Amino acid sequence: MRSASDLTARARIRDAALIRFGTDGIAGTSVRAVAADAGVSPALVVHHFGSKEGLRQACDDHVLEGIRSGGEAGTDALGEVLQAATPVRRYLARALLDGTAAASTLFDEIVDRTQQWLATGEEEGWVRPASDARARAVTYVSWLLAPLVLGDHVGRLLGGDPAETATAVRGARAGLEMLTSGLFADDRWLTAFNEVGER
Amino acid sequence: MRSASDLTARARIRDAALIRFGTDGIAGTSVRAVAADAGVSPALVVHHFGSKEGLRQACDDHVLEGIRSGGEAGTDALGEVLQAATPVRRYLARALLDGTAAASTLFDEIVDRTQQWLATGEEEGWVRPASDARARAVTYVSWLLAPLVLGDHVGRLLGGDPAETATAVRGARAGLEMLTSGLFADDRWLTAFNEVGER
DNA sequence: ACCCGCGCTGAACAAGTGTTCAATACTCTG
DNA sequence: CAGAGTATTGAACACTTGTTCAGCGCGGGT
Repeated sequence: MRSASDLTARARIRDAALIRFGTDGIAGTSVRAVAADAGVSPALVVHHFGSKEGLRQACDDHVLEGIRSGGEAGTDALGEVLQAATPVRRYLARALLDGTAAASTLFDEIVDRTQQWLATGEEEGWVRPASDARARAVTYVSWLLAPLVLGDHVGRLLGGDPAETATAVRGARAGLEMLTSGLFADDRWLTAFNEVGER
Repeated sequence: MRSASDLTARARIRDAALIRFGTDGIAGTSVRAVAADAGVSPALVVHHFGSKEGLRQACDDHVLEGIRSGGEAGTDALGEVLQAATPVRRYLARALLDGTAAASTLFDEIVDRTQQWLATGEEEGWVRPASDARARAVTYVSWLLAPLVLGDHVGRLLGGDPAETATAVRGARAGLEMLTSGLFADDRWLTAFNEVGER
């Protein structure tokens, strides 16, 4: 068998599904549509993946495998996610919102890795201490994931081509600036928040 | 006519649709489902809204109107969004991802208001200067919108009840800390980024 | 009293959905 | 070359989808 070579119809179907799922959502995508995109009959996709749900699982596995393949523990796990190809990004955003089990797992993993990464940075002195390390890791991850999920809007406002590297760089730099220098010059908002939060 | 009173079947349908659209996505929601939730016949929803698309538009309008009703220009426009009821939040997240025209408009408005707000803050000295004010506003908005879109995952990792105020507060405080004190203690990442970005 | 208009419904329609199945084309093993 | 096994298909099935339409009950205006 040649299942390893990966230019088979099975792979074509999976890739087509990934794009359509990411663009139109899972519920909004018909098996016939991905079959047409892959240039095969609808019957073949269910022959290979058992069902539409099986196809979605295969997409999940493919994306997760691709992300997990690079990146050892301790590194910034988000770089790989953000550098993933655009169809994958779109699919991931959908999966995250739809609450796919695989997406949840991925999110948890990224948070764990990031928290670890921030902890070592804290020890080595290049990350500031946090009052709530867990909450900070979660928030940080959701921040870096935000342009991924809201990519269309960010791209639209920052430049012509959405999901273009140049515009993504603009946003990334702005974010890094906020994360290094801070956004607010004094802690008026922080203290105000803490005062309100006491209940 | 009593269309103003707003406990009519029309309003019930709209509210049911808002919840289902937010939970299952627009494509994943059938007219029959929202009709059943509202306790009416499927024919009535199309009688009131013309079509499923019309129903979605009505949801858009309702959400936007609710958000826009409070909040003058110059204030932090995001507070209202984040304090919106959970069904509305879920719906907004979906609409943002689906690229609804209304959602795009809302996003643009929020960015504009925020940029203005940050500019006055910069003049008054409580916001640090930015190298790219537009990019900063866009990134800032997408950051504050992130917990909204990824609410389920954030909630799951930060506490028992997702979308519970207590857990949301935890995340918000962590975010505020990063925005005031910064996350990174030196600019190693920023300079590294700038070096790479020169091409 | 009439009946017009409005909210509302049940039944139906055509189109599209995921999935099944028998049958064909293909490819490698013996 | 024969044959087993896989890839692939067209047609069909049962079902759900959004939408249409004739008709019901009922309140208020003339």
